[in-house]
Order: sequence, then structure tokens, then C-alpha cells
Amino acid sequence: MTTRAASWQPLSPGERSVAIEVLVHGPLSRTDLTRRLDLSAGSLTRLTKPLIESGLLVEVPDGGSPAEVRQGRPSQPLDVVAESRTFLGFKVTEDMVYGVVTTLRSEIVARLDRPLTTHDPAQVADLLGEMTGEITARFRTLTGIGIGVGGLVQDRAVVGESPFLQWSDVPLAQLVEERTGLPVVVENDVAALVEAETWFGAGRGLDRFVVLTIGAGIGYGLVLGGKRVPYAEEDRGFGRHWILNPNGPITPAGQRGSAVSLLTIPSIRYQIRAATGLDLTYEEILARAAAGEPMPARVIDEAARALGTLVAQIANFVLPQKILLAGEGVGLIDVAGKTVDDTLRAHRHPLAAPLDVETKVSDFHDWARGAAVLAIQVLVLGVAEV
Amino acid sequence: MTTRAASWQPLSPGERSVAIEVLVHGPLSRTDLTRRLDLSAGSLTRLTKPLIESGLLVEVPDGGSPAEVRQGRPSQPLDVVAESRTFLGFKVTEDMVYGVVTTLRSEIVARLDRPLTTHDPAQVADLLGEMTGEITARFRTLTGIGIGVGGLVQDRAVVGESPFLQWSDVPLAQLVEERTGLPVVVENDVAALVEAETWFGAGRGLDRFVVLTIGAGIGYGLVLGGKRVPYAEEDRGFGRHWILNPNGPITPAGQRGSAVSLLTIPSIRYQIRAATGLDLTYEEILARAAAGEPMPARVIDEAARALGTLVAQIANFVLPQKILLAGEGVGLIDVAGKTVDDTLRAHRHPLAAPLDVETKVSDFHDWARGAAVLAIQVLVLGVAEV
DNA sequence: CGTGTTACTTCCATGGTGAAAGAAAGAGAC
DNA sequence: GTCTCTTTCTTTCACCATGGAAGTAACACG
Repeated sequence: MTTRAASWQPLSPGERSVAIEVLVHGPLSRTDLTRRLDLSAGSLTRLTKPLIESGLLVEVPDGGSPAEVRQGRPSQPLDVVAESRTFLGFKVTEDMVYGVVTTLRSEIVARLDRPLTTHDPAQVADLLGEMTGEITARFRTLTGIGIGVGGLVQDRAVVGESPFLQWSDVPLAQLVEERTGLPVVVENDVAALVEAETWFGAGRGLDRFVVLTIGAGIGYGLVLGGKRVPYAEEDRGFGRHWILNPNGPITPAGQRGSAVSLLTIPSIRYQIRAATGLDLTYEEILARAAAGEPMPARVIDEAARALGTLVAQIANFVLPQKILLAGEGVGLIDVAGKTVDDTLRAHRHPLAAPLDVETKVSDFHDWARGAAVLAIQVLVLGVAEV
Repeated sequence: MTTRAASWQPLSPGERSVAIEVLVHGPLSRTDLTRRLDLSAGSLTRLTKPLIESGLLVEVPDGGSPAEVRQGRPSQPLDVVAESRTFLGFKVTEDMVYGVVTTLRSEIVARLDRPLTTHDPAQVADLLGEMTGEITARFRTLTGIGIGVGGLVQDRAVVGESPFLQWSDVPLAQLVEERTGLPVVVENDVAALVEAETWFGAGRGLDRFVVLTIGAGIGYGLVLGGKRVPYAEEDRGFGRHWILNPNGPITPAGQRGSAVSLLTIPSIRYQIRAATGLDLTYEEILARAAAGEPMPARVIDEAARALGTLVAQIANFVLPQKILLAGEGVGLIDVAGKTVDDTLRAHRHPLAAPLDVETKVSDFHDWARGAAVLAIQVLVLGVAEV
């Protein structure tokens, strides 16, 4: 590997936990950290000193609400220098590569998209290399690259199987590393999004957290104890066998009445096409459903009930503290949110803990950002954990 | 509290982890323990020495297969003295109290049942006190008492709400402690069974583990990271809103087609009664279904499909390493196991990791044993953790 | 009876830890 | 201004769990 010295590896376990806590949970004073990490004040002074000397952390002016007047010596928040390093995340789709540049805190500072005209691995790697070159010219602090791909990814490096790219066993990480000289992490796109939301997004600091994505397919991510649980079928057709309505529609993909048949964008478009002959976009279908056009309204209503049922099942069995609904296919909530809610409530125990559902209609740059987070994790944790 | 000195509390964290590992995972040599606990050999000598001196652990003759010849110095397994202490577990039902006496390893060494003729809290406590008296006479090493009750239990001490006993806010632990002078833990019966299976049963050593019980009602227990996840609705009608078949039967309990309506013993008996007018026992229904009698066969078949669906949903969303089906109502698997299996397979991804399903038709003594495990945990962990 | 192998013990340097005491930096009272 | 109070952070130090190295024990094998 041609990886630069790009790791917090020399940190002791204690130091790293401090660094991660500050990275993920914003500026924190040493006293805050004693509570969060359950360490003594003395230990915190010891742990933070080398981190500050190395420049990884800095003392920042107290940004707390200036109105609130507190007695005693003011606390001295510590923060990472988010701009000290930048990361590049790619989301590779069938015909486009979406790229984002982020800070150490996963804030997007630039975007860069390119059409993908070939699926030849070497040429795709060339394109990614070119795009990286452009970024390096603008951002000298580029530290690592993350790539999100739909399909099965092994060891965070090799695309084992990707139907839409027609790849199998392509060592994408190595190909891009050779062209850029930067450390590269490749991961399944859903897994990347889940990691990103767990570290910096909706699932930050949670113990049990679920991400459900709806788009061209269904994606599912389970986070327990702050770590993503890997699964054997790993995005090779999630939700095809989740039967939500045995009387549901039959579509080319998935079992009859499955989550895939009821909820994914291609299936919804297929249902409309089959019923009306019109080839409408997802947005058009939503608009017509909102306007009360019977056929679209019926399909969207059925989808909304399926989504409510699905979320209820997850809530009932996983007992997550939060569920994030993401992807382009959650737009139906804007139109049929009430149906989703009602169905969800009907399938849950009245005494069950209220469920925190967050909706985020993500675009491709959000997926790319997820991939960038993986590069951040590798820097922070040292090794690409699986 | 009138608790005797009954705790491993003075143990250091390292010592306790050694003690628990040996308690739960049978005799282990010091070298085994180095691997399991990731400690050095030196540390193990240090940690085990006081445990042996205090009598908590003993060196036992190597029970390993004597045929297998190994080189080098033979290992010296350590074990707890399972018989050094005994524990008493009660399962309180509407008309009976079932009691078991167990060793430190949760092996049942005696049983004691009594009819429950009153629901008056003081008199129930009197009965439990009497039964404890009998046991103390035979087992001088009695160390603690665990009580399992259907319903909502707070702080492992107070029965907050128990419909079938018509109790609310009964400080049962205190009542029994006053009469016995022994430490008492009270817990929801399902929670107790789950803890027992997690420590000493099917879920031993697993990270993600689910217990599903079927009997008079549905019980669900989720174990993540070796710890049971508490839930808000806590056995106040689990499964009433898990709709498994929207076209399913309507019964007095639960929503139409819910797990309760399809699977619990009262609901199955109700369906048969409503259809045929016969008031058959669950066993009779199973026998007639096995014999091919149409109506029972149809009901059991529908239940089997519901169970397969339910297990598949749990497997799909929780990704457990193992699912334990327990309770008296899992007997239908003997009759319609193939239907359960087929339905389960149909609702799972072909590439998903194979699921380990264990079935255990438990009786009331198994529930009582679960309660006894809680008393063991209190001794071992020092405090009743929630 | 030595040799090799594995299990366990003894001993010691190390390093992370918390407790206690002290220093720093503000607010508030007079 | 300045004295006190409060809270945050630092310094110092004793402690102790840990692992590593070297040594001992107990067996099989030739």
C-alpha cells in the first residue's frame, strides 16, 4: 500500500477515545469529557496534553450561549481542527460518479460529479483518479478516499459482485490507490451510509439504531452497541422476501407483496405503467397521487401502508432508539405520511416506547458523504475494521 | 434488607470476570481462561489464587476425553463448587406456585409445588415463606430466592401490575424477605427465563439472541451484547399487535390475525371451540391435527405458517445468532414443523445466514428455574441490575 | 533417563489510574 | 478594589492491575 502516514495509530487507547469523542460530539471541555468517558480530571489533563501538542486538538473560545452566566472558572472547550484534513467520498452509480469533499467532521465543502461512460474497471479507476487529481489541486490536505458501490464488497477493498456494474472480484481499492497514492476504502453504499449516520448523523451516540433506505432497492442497516452488524446477504437484494402484504402487487423484482415490490421506485413506476400505460417518474407519480388521481393514489397509499408495517415490525423486534428512513424513495412520506403513521401505530403496542423516526430524502451526494466517512474512520481507528 | 452476606462483591473486576467465566462455561483451565478473557498467564495465576483460597473455585481432575493423549504438562481445570450454594426459584401462576431448588450452576436438584388458593399478597408471601422453610430444612446452603411473575415488575422487587393476580404495586420482594431472611429478586417471568437462557441455556455466550415464548400469551426477549434489552410495554400483552396474517382469525384477545390470535393456546382452543363446539385441550387439538382431522389441522397449519412468518421477521430484522422458541405452545412444531420451516424459508433471503432455531417445550419448572437464575446473578454480580 | 512440550508460577518494570492538593479564572458582594 | 466563593484545570504521587521474562512443574516419548 502506498498509504501516507495517515493514521492516529500512535495514540494510546485512552487518547484515541478522547479524540473520537471530541470528533464526534463537537467541542467538549475536559470536564465534559470526564463525565462522558468516566475518567478522572487528572487523567484528562494527561490525555489531552499530547493531543493538543500534536495539533490534533485545539482549545477554542467558549462558544456556549454567551447569555448564560455561570460562576467559577470558565471551561475551556477542546475541538478538532475540522479543516486540518479533507476527505473524498465517491458514490458510483451505473452512469454517474458523484463525489464530495468533506472535512474531518464530515461537512461537505465541495462537490464534483462526472458521467460514467464505461464499466471497465481500469477506466473507472482512471476516472476516479482524474477526479481525485482535480480535488488535490484545490485541497492540499486530502487524506483519504472512500468509495461506495452498490453490491457486495469484501474486506473494504474488493468489489466481489456488483450487478449493475457487471463486476466481480474487482480490487477497486488497489486500482485507485495506485493512481492516487492515497489510502482508499471501498464499501457497500448502504453500509457506508449507515456508518456515516452512526458517527455523524441521526444515529450519533445511540446504542440501537436502524437505517432503512428506499430507492432503486431496499437497504437495511442495523447498529447495535454503536457498531454496524454485518449480514450474510449484504445488499444482494434486501427486502425481496420481506412480505408485507400477501395480497400485494406482483412486480418483476421481489416476491409478491414484498418490500421491494411495494416500495422501491422501479416497482412503483412499474405498477403505474402496468395499470395506465404511462411511464411516469417517481416525482410525477407522487404529484398525481397528491392531486388525488385514483391510480397513483392507490399505489402510493398501498406503499405507505407497507412502509408503516415495515417500520412497525422493525420497531417491535429490534426495539431501536431511532429509525432513519433514507434514500430517494421516502418521498412518499410527504404525500402519505399520515397513512404511514396510522399503520405504524396500528401495528405497535399502545404502551410501547414512542418511536423516533427520522426521515431524510437523501440524494447521491449524501451517499458519497457516507463513503467519505469511511476514510475518516480509517484515519481515526487506524485500520479498516469490518 | 435482611440479606445475609451473600455476594461476591469483594471481588475485583478481574476476579469476578474469571469467576463468571468459570461459572457459566464449565470447568476451564487457566490457559483456557487466558484465551477467553484475553489476559496473560501471569495475571491468571494472580486472579485465581484468592478465588481458590476462598473456596469459590476448586481444581478438579481433568475430565477431558481421557482417550485423547496430549503432550506437555496436563492442564488443571478450575471449577466452581456448584453444590456449595443452592437457590430457590418460584413461578407464580394463577392457581399454583411452582418451586425449584438449583445449584450455583442452575441445575435443578429438587422441585416443590403448591396450589395457590388466594391472591392476597400477604397470604401468598406466607405460602412462599412456608415453602422456603421446607427447603431450608433440606438445603442448608440456600442463598437466595427468585420469583417469576407474569406482569409488570419494577426494580426487580415490586409487582407493579399483574392482571391474573389482580395485584398492583405489591412489594413482593420485601414481603418474602421479611418472612425468610433471604435476599429476594422478583422479575417478570419472561425476563427471568430470558436471563436464564442467556447465562446457562441456549443463549450462552451469544451476542445476539432472541427468546420467543408461546403459551397463554406471547413473550419476547431480546439479548444484545449479552444483555437483555428492556422494553416499555414489558409483558403487558406482547404480540397483540404483531399482525402476521391480515386475513387471520378474530379471537377475544389480540388484533385480527395477530400473533396472539394465531399462536397462543387460549386462542387456538377458542378457534376450535368456535368452529366445532368442542372444548379440547391443546394436546388434544395437536393430536387430532396430526391425525388429519380437518378443522384442527387447518388451525394448526395456519398457526404454523404464522410462526414461520414471525420467526422470519425476527431473523430478518434482528439478525440473531440464535432464536429460542419456548413455552408450552411450541408443541405445534412436533405436528407442523415442516410448515414452519417452509414458511420461514420463504420469508428469508436465500443468501441469508442460516438461522439457528432451538425449540424447547418448557414446563412451569423451567420458568421457576429462570427465576432462580436471577438469585444467582444477584449473588454473582452483587446488585440486582436492571 | 534425558528431551521436548505444555501448563503454570514468580518476579519485576511499566503505565494507566484516581485522589488530593494546588493553581487559575471568572462572578458576586461589599 | 479586593475578598470570597465557585468551578475548571493541573500537578503530584501512591497504587495496582498488567504483561513479559525467566523459571518451575508435570507429563509423553524415544
